[in-house]
Amino acid sequence: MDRKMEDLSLSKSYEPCRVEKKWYAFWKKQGFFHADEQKNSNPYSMVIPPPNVTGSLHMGHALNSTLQDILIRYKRMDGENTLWLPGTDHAGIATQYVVEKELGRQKKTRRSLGREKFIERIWQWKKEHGDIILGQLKRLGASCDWSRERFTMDEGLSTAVREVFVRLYEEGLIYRGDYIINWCPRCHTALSDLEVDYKESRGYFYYIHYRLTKGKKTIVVATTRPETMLGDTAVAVRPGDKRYSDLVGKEVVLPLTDRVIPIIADNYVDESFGTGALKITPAHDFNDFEVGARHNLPIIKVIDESGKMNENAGRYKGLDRFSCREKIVEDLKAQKLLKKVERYNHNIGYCYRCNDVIEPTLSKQWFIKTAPLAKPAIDAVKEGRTRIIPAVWEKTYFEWMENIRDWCISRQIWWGHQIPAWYCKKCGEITVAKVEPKACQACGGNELKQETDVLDTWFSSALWPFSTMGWPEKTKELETFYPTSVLITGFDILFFWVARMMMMGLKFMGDVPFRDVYIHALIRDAKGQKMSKSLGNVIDPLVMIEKYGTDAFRFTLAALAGQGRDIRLSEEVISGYRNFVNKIWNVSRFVFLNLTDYKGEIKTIHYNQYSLADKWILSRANRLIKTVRTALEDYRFNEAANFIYQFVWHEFCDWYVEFSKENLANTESVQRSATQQVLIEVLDIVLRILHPFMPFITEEIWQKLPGNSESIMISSFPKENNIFFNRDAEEKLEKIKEVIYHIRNIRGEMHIPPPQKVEVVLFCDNDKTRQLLEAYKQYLFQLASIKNLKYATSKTKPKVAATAIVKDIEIYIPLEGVIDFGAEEKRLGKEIAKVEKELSFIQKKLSNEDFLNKAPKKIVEKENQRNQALLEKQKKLKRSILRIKKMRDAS
RNA sequence: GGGCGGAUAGCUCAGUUGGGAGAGCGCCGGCCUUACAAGCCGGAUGUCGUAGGUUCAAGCCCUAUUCCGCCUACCA
Repeated sequence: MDRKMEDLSLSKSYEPCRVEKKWYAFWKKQGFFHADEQKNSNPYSMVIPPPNVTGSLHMGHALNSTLQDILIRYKRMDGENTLWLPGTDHAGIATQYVVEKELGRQKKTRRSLGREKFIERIWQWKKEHGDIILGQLKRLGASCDWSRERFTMDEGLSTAVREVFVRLYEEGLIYRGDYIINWCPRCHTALSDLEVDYKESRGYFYYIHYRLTKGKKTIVVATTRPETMLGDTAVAVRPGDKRYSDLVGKEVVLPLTDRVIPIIADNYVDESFGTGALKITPAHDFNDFEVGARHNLPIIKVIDESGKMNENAGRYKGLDRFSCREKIVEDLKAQKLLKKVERYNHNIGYCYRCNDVIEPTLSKQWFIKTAPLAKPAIDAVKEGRTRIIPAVWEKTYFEWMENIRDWCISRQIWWGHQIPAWYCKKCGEITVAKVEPKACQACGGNELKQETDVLDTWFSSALWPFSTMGWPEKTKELETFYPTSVLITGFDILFFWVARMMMMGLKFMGDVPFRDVYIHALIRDAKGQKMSKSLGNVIDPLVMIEKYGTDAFRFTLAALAGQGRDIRLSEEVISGYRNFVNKIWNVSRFVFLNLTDYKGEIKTIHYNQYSLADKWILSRANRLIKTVRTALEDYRFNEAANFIYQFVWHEFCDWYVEFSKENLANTESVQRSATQQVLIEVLDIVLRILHPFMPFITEEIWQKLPGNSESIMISSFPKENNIFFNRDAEEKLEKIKEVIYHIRNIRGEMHIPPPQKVEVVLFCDNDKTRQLLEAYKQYLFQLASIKNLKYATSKTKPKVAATAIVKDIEIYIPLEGVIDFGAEEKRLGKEIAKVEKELSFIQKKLSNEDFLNKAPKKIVEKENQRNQALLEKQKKLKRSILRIKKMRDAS
């Protein structure tokens, strides 16, 4: 490829913003995000957990999407046929709430607008604001196939919803009935069990006398909610409770009313709790409802849809449930029926959306019978057809699935999929159908009215993995991309969503919706608190992107995304990884600065002509490739990121680049050409392996790297090449590094400033090692800042010198006149202490008969060798320190 | 009430079949060495929550226990 010279340089600093916009637009224009359902190669697919259409990007989305993008970019580069399908969720209650609030500002209500107009209004709102979050995902670099963007209220998805509803209804898996459900008096809708948050709350325990119809005796019941007594239809005690056994079957007069209710016996009652006598309000308590059903008790609803007392509450009618409580307590007091009041803390359910206190209420609702659907979903995970990663979550999944309760799917709001059921005005029968029926199924009457309730939002999200691909049509997309390869999500929606997708996928596609489910952590603030607007500790991903660049931000998330632990995020960490981005930019600048004479004909250089450093870094790079691939396959994002970080910074930059300077110095030499070649090669590997994590900067640099074509995004992910693994080169170079390190260590401890070059004398009676040192002495000169290198014989070792031992090499830095004997003595003393501590540890082992007999030979051998080496080192160090002491005494 | 997870350097955490305690940040000292001061070189720091047990050998396995967090249930 023909490139101009000026292309081979990078500006002094990296400008994330400009670069990010440029490349995202480029990728989109080139169609790199597009998935091809006709392709035959290995499919790899994911559906995005659809964010609420009202939402804006928070840290949870950012983490979730970053991890997905890392996988999809990795797999795309690795040659798989990738699909990442994006979209949004209509979020019934949340969206309706937002639009109602907007209406409120114009002094309108949804009722004044009417259902049809109101829904139009929401669609309008969706058109204007609905893709904010998708735009934010683009800023994050998400490589979704935007041509397949879906919305849960789209026509196609709505068709799927109706299809599923009708089929489940016909199979008897959907039913309608009067049951007690969680009711939110503020949102005016039923909620599923999962949509209720229980929080410990302060309250009181009221002890109330219920007078028997005959005689003067009373039975005392204890309750936290006296206002519900107006709906009591019995008092229950434990069967066999001696205190009350003669009362069972008798009747009491319900205080403040003239109703007479029976005393019954039921096992549900705990005789040790409260007074052992329990008031039963079947219309406003889940357990009471069941007790009532067992005893055929009447059900009296006393609280209405807004949380106010209704006509059954007699003179309390119209009071809010909480004011009613106060009033009732007052009235009971007045009648001396209140025995006592105790402080009592207990859990109260709150609406997850508006935080109002949930009112359990008897109501006519639609339900899904979940048990028959849950069974196959449990089996699929047990049999490993879907893996949950990390596996600890499997247990949670089973726990919930095995105790699953029927799912209340009807909601009394307007925004959502209206339930496809029609009531006949004539006979009252229900007709359920995919399209609006002309006549009643039962009587043929033609006056039909559609159910006004809509479906729970999660009903449509449960179908997401296949409804988005065109189901119920038999599409090519489904054939190619279903089941999806993996679902990436947080554990907070394991039940809400994952479990329900499993049930629906198995039921309607006959196969699991995803092979793997990867559950990632929750992001918290630096103190470990959940991020929330009210705490004011929210870190806005977009602000971070603005400030530090998308790549730094993404890399941070990946580096922190360990399995099974929450992530504590602080701006400090992000800025730390921004430095890493900067490092990559600068090392690339270094490479480009040294390619001005690079002509691209270097391919002819044979591996044997590479220097030790070249062979070393290529071997290390190939090891990196292997570990990163394994880590990514296992969803160990943090390991992958940290391995890359370690390699790039501490092997490539700290060492190889420094070695390379020496080889580059010989213009027109083979070494220079070879080094250029290796710099390009390794930088190319680094960029490609980093691309899934840092899509933008890698593209920016890669585009300028000689020999590269269209885009890094569609280049190949590095594969390890066995011919580059070279253990011998790695060991040799490690030795050189160690010698340099020890010289630097002495310099540092002796406070010799870098510009001051020192003389070094080496003693080594191993010929091979000496040859190695001689061959690479230039590295010592350069990296250890020395001016002169000599080899000593056992007789000519310098006497006044700082000493270090590296395996079979003794290093001396003669510092006559400069040396600080005290400092050197201290340094050697420290070194000896370290060696001796290790020695005592090893020798304890080696003197243990059991160890010698029972431990594997390999381990014993290894310990023996270590022991020998340490003894040798100890001997040499001791000799040195003795010499130093002598010198000090003499001086 | 039931279940799960965590406790490792000053801080945040890694540590994958049990066999020489690690990283990043922070801290201390020295350096503007022509890719990078958002940098370079060197240094210090740990009874791996506590108590037992298994084993030749335990941060890792078992038992008990304390503290912290989460999920789930909803005894009125």
